Amino acid sequence: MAERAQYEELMRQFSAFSAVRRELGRILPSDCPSGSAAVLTLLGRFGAMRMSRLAELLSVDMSVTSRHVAHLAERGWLDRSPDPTDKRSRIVHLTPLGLARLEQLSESTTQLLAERLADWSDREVAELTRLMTRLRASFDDSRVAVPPRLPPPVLADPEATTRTPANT
Amino acid sequence: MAERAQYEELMRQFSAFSAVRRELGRILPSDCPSGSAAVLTLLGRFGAMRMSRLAELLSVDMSVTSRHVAHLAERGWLDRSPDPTDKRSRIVHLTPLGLARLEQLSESTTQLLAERLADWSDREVAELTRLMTRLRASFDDSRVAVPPRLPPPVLADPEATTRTPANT
DNA sequence: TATTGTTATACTCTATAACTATA
DNA sequence: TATAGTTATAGAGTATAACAATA
Repeated sequence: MAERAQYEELMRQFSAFSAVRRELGRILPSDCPSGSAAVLTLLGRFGAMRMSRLAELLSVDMSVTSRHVAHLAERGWLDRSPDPTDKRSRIVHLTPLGLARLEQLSESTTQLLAERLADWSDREVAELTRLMTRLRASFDDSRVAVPPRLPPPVLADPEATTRTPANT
Repeated sequence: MAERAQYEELMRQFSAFSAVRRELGRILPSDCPSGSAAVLTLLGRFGAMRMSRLAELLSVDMSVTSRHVAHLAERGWLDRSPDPTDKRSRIVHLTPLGLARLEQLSESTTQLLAERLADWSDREVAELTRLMTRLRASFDDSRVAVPPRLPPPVLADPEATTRTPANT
């Protein structure tokens, strides 16, 4: 358990981090802003999935996901095929074109990171990655009200969503 | 120097971090969104300063800073007094009301962080803070000094700002 | 009646550019 | 001519709510 001053300092760094995000976002092509890039990345890593699952992984409302996906679909980078098991659902998957786009993005962002972190040790990069992963998990867990010890496999519940509640 | 896969993983965590930011932003009162909170925090930490200095610390364009500051001034949380040494400039400083507001914000965000990071060790919190500070520095440095390849020596001047260039 | 996904609307943050008042 | 700050405009991301189709 840390002291208040430590949390305040951490908050300041959280706030300052947005400058880093903006800098990384500047190298993105105008037809593929950060929201779109995030979708491509998740599909590349986890493969085809339902809209609801995608929204969950993005931690945004499904309405937001829907917009991002529509944007990418218009450009031919992904397809939305009907889910045979549930006609309300759609399965989102990358097209070959989308995969190529993802490769390009990954290439350029990786290169920028490598430049900026040129004097970071391998271990430091790994440690920052680990701590940010843990940070995300800490926020996700408490959002679902899980006991503060046993970190259940994050995002394990396939039914959990972040969508807008239906009007009752 | 890390490998490409490590940078890709780090990028994913950068992307996921926005969910943490949004969660922290949700507890902010509607009359004091994150941009305003950042200004209050900087003034609380570094004291009164010029608009240009504030923009630099925020790493945003001065036009953005101007809007945030105007928002806060309307609510009586800060004042903009003329700079005696340069009549074009204005010195921004917290009012007692603004200081009180800052205390409230700090209190609530600190508490939320303490809850979410309840099972983090003191050392881990410090380490994450350190690495994020270093991250910001790595990006700031390369923006000013380090010539990665052959970028023109723009912004090398210590007075450099992030403002929109004047129309020539 | 509840859920999946889409769309309309609104709000915040940001950058660019034009403008003013000083330097 | 250049700089400090303001304002207008536009673009991106997000949430809420209302809606259609299906479960």
